[in-house]
Amino acid sequence: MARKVTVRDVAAAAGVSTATASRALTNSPSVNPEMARRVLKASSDLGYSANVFARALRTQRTDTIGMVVPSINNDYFTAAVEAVEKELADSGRSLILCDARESVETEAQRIELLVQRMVDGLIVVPVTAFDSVPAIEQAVQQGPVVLLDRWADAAGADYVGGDNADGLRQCVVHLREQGCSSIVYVGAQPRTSTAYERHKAFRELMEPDGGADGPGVHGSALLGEFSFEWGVEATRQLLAGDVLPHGIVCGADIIAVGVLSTLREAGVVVPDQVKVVSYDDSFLGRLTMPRLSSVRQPIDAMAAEAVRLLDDRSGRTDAPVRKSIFMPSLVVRESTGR
Amino acid sequence: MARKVTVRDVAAAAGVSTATASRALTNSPSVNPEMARRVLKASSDLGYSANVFARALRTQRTDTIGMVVPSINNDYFTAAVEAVEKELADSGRSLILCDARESVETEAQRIELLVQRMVDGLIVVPVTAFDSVPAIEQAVQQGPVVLLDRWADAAGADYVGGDNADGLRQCVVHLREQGCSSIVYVGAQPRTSTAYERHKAFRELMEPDGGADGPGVHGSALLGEFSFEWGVEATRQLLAGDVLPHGIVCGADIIAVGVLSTLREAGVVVPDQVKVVSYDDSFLGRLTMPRLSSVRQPIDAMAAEAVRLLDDRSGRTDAPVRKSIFMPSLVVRESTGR
DNA sequence: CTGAAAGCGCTAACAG
DNA sequence: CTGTTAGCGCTTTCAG
Repeated sequence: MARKVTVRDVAAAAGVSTATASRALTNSPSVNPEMARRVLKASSDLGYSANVFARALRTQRTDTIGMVVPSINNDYFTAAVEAVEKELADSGRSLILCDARESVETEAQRIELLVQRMVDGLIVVPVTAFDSVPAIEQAVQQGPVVLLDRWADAAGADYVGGDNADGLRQCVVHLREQGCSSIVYVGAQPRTSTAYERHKAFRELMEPDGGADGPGVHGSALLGEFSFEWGVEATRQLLAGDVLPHGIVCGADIIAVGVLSTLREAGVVVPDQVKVVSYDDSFLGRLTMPRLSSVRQPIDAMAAEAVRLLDDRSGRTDAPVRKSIFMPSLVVRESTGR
Repeated sequence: MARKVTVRDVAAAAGVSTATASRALTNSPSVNPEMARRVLKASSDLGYSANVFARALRTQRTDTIGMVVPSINNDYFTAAVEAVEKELADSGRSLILCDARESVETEAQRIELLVQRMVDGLIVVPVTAFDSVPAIEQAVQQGPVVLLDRWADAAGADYVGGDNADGLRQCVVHLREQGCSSIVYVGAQPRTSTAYERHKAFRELMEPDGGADGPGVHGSALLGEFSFEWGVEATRQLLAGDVLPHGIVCGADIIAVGVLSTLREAGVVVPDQVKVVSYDDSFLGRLTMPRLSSVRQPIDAMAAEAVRLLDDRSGRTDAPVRKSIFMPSLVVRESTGR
């Protein structure tokens, strides 16, 4: 898959040197407008387009950024991808997308691959908060890296994320306003920063004095995976108990879908008997019956910010490390009463 | 994001010429085993990895293939992506993935982008059967192209897809076996080959003698989009009619989810009153209540075949154009009773 | 089997 | 403002 026309051809057709042709083609400031016009004409006549590899080899830039997400089968991540892609397209750049398949090993390989391809920067949604660190830190040595949505303790990487504590607070406040006096959290093991922060926020909200940590004092939490199956399993555990809680806060929509489906199977009516609220505001949550109340993060703005941080850092390598936190908002739908 | 170590460094460290180093690194047949060993050692000591761009510039190959899908927010397509990606990883190659955002214009841009990046081949799931053709034909000029799942009338492109007529036949046969004597098809306008073929198959199945085409003879069909909203809308139209059909065949799971949700809202019990079957066997269909009976295509095998066709063609440019059709199978779940 | 040297296509010095 | 020239890092003739 190759392009035949080269700068030399364009230069010849325009009757100038390759240097002038190149300058005209890259909108270099100092070039006679008339020459420039001729070159551009020749270029489009011949259907010229610069060889990406020759240019990259020379300039050490690729006008491409790389992105690695934990799973491409996840609404929330693909929304982030689309937002980043749009942002880049607006500045004439493109994206190489990689899927880590929820595996730290694959993630490391993909990061390595993108670094080899000399992407101008890397946006990573890390698979885990800890095991993903080595690969990320290695990438940081080579160029700017921004962590998106999930944080990892990798030195030198900027971060753009949502305020999980606030999002969870909104869930709990909303449920209480709806009259829920007992609330259970169904989330994921704290292997990602988001799972950790949401769970922590829930615990803290359940012990308002911030004091005693004795059993029964804080609201109970069930921790598993970010998956439909875990939502099902956790709900079965709740159903097996003496009484159901008035409200359930889920760590992600995919879990909530499992919860809703299992509650319905058991004949429990949502939101009348139990109210369910969740996190992500994904496509999925709008397909359920009842539709899910869910915390929405401003993913487009977050994506734009991630690209901006990348650009800042490729300017000055020594820029201080930054965290940029966005406030989420709860979108209320039928699953919490209306 | 650059690598510092070059072949020259490796050659120096191993005490050989760059030519020998290069040969050893690329497993060239004619190179003294002892030299080779020294080079490989030096290479790993220095943490060498070849500059992708210099190599591509020289060899005109990138060990990368490009893939363009209509939407990254679609289970079925992301399953195809994962399958292709796995297949490539097995042969040490990688994938650049692009999202056409359901737009023919974006699709054309992305195809152009990938061609410029000199991918060794292109796998495209076209946005439409007709408007996508020019961009694809242009790509065919530059290198091997395989259409996956959806066909488009682009000269020179190979095709790997499922047998939609057979899949639809399985749906209809199954519904009839379940006692449905009236069946409606809810699908998409024939802008993609899959929508076209499924609708056509349905029509032909409803007129068993293949003869008269008068109104009322063939089963009725509602055509809209591949979307949740269209499933909702079509179902409202059905509910507004005198009687509901015994069975509904949907053109895709996403439509079926809209259908199921609207039927439930109206108090119609699936599968007791109406049976619903669909196409794609996506993740989505396993989350509904009742779970969807759906036609499953062997996407992994199809992906592997797509890569194989690509490789065949990059061997001999004049290879005859091929279509490779895979048989689907219906996965029966609760939405058609059991 | 190995080395010297050419050059993939491009842009950036450096002269003019 | 324009042209000449060097070279990014790699592979591959072409000689030896």
